[in-house]
Amino acid sequence: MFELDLRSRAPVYEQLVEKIKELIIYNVLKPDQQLPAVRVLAGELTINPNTIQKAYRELEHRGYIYSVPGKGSFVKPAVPGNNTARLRALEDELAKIVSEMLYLGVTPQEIITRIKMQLPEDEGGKRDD
Amino acid sequence: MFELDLRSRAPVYEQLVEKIKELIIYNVLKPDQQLPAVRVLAGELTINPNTIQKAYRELEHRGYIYSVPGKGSFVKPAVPGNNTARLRALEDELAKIVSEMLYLGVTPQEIITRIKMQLPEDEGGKRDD
DNA sequence: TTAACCGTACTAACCTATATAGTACGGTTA
DNA sequence: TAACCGTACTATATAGGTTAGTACGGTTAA
Repeated sequence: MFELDLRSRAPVYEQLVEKIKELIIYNVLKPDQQLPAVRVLAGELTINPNTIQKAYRELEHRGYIYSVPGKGSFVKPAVPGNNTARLRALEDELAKIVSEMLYLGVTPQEIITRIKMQLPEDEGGKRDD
Repeated sequence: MFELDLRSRAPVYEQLVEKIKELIIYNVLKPDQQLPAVRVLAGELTINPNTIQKAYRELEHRGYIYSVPGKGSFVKPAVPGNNTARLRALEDELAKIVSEMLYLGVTPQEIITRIKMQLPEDEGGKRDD
C-alpha cells in the first residue's frame, strides 16, 4: 500500500495518518472504500497492530475514515461545507507557505502558475480522478 | 515576543522553531536583526535555556538564523535562488493543501482568489513590509 | 583588566510518548 | 462454527523532551 521511514524521527503512527490522509485527498482511496484490516496492514508493514489502530483512531477522530466493529474501516465521504475549522487551518498553512515562497524569492506570478497547475479544468495540469 | 502552548503535544522547541520562522518569513524580524539571547528568552518564557538553544540550533541548521558565540543570534538574510530543496518541499505541501481544499469542496476559483489575497502588488491584500 | 554579557557543551535526572507483545471481548459473515 | 473485523487492556522497553546545574571561550564596554 505504501512505505514507511522507520529511521524518521516522526512517530510511525503519525506517518501512517499522513500517508493514508494523502491517499484519501488524492482520491486514490475512494469514498466508502474499505481500508486494510488492522492486523493485515500490521503484517504487511511488519509493525505492531496497536500502532495501526492508533493511526486509524486518529484518522477517525479527524474525520477522514469511519470504523465499524466486525466489518472494517472505511473512507469517510467528505461533506462540502462542513469542516470550516479545518478549512481555516488550511488557509493559515497556505498563507505561511506563500509567505515563505515570497521570502525565498519566488515571484507572485510564479506562485499563481504553480498553483493553477494543481487545479482541474485548466490547461497545463490534470488530476487523475 | 510570543506565546507558547504548554498544553500542546507538540514539543516546546518545535513550537519555538515554528513561531520564530513565521516572524522571519512574515518580515517581523528583519534580516541581520538580533534575536533575544538564549537566557533572556528562557527567562521571559519561563522555560529552560537548553530548550531555547535547541530551537536556535534547529533554526540555524534550517538556514533561518546564524549564531556567533560572544555576540548573539541573528536573522539570516535569504538568498533568492538558493534553497531549491526547501522550495520543492514547499511545493509538495502546497499541492497537498490545494488537494485537501478541493476535497473539502472549495472551488478552484475560490482557491485562486484566496491565494491572490496573500500576494503583494494586488488589490485586496497588502503585506506589512 | 575586569565584569557582564554572548553562544555552546556536557552530565544527570525525570517524565512522557512511542512501540511492542500478549491476551481478550463482542460484532459480522460465510 | 470458524474466521474474520474493530476495540480494549496490561505490561514492558525504549526514545525523546525538558529541566537543572556547571562550565568554557569569545565579545564588549566600563
